[in-house]
Amino acid sequence: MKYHHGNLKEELISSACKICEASGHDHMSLRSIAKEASVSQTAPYRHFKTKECLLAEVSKRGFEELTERLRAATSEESKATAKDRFLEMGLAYLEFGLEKRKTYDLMHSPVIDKVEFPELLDAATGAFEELVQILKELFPGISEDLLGKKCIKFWAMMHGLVGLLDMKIEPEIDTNAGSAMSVVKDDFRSFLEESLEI
Amino acid sequence: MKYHHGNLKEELISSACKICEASGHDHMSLRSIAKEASVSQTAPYRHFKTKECLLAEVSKRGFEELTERLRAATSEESKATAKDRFLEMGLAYLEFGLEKRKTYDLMHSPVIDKVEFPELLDAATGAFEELVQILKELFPGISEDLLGKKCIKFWAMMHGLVGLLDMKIEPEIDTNAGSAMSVVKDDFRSFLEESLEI
DNA sequence: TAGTAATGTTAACAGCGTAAACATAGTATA
DNA sequence: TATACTATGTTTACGCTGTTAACATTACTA
Repeated sequence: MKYHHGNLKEELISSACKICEASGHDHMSLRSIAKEASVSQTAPYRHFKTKECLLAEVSKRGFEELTERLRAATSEESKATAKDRFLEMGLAYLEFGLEKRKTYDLMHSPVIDKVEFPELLDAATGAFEELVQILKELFPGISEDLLGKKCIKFWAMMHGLVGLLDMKIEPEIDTNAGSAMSVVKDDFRSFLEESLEI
Repeated sequence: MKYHHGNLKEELISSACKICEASGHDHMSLRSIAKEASVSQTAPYRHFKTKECLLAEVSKRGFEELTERLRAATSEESKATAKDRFLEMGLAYLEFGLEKRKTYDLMHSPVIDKVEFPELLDAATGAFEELVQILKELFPGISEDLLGKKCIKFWAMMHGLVGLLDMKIEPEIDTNAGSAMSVVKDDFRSFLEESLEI
């Protein structure tokens, strides 16, 4: 039984990521994480000034994974057209949001003030930058104004969709194909395509 | 000093609404609310089975206010065109989201499982229904399929915008008019108008 | 008027984030 | 190599939290 753990900080973070995604960040306690690492309940304080700092790290990793996924989706190696890669990116964003829903919630939760965590802000901006790049490619010579607008429209659309897609609020509409939400899910590609034209 | 308060439930709710909007729902404790009502710390349990039930009530009132605002914005008394009233509704949604940001967060927070609170679900669906109505008016004879899609696109756009508008994530783009986000704010009307055409 | 339901209080519990004081291990310097 | 210093761990303790159980008071109803 060695006194020093050796890799505690990293283990705490990855435990936190796991618990956060499994139960949501508000069901995550420092003490339970410490226990999982077989360490005293105050040991985390040698590596994180507050619980919020650990959560910020979890959030940062979320944005990093999102960035990676977006980058992979728009990778030029696929030799698809810019538009196709853009659509892939939309799909990747949505998939991340639905697959890692609880982490996604933390990433956009007001419990962490991004201004206080510059590295987190950078990670978040990095994800956004992936969108900027593909749109620049898709609309060569586009004005910065219009580019900015397109970015925000697309981002808002994706972010809004993730928020709605597993919510229970739905318009009371009968469609042949089921609920309005499932229509969007099934028809996601054309949905995205149309959003491009704004 | 009377033993029975007389109107405790109502006072607890309105206190909770105030605290929630002032400090965010995760900085709201049952004990502080009870103290504000000059009542013992367990008194709330005669009216709410758990804290979550009180929060659900706060959330429900949020949706009710949102519904009212949307209804007022699309009121036919204004004699404006359906399109103008639709645009007013978009503005009203955005205003609510930015003005009552912390309440808006609670309304969309996963801490309250809407499935467990049917009345909350109804309130939320009610707000959505306002959108359905104006879109039906705006696109008479529209198919239910398309209507559903338009609803979701608009809702996602608005919900996404609220989420982004006071976030610090922004594309690193220089525009004459400032950040991309402020461009959208200033140009909100045309932004909304374009979203209609999807 | 008696009995019961509704609504309040008090006391107690375990879990939480966090700070202070102390212990141990690794590292740099004399 | 001996010594100081720093990093990283533990123990203990504090006040706050949501919640339950047992009890007190008031209001309502037969």
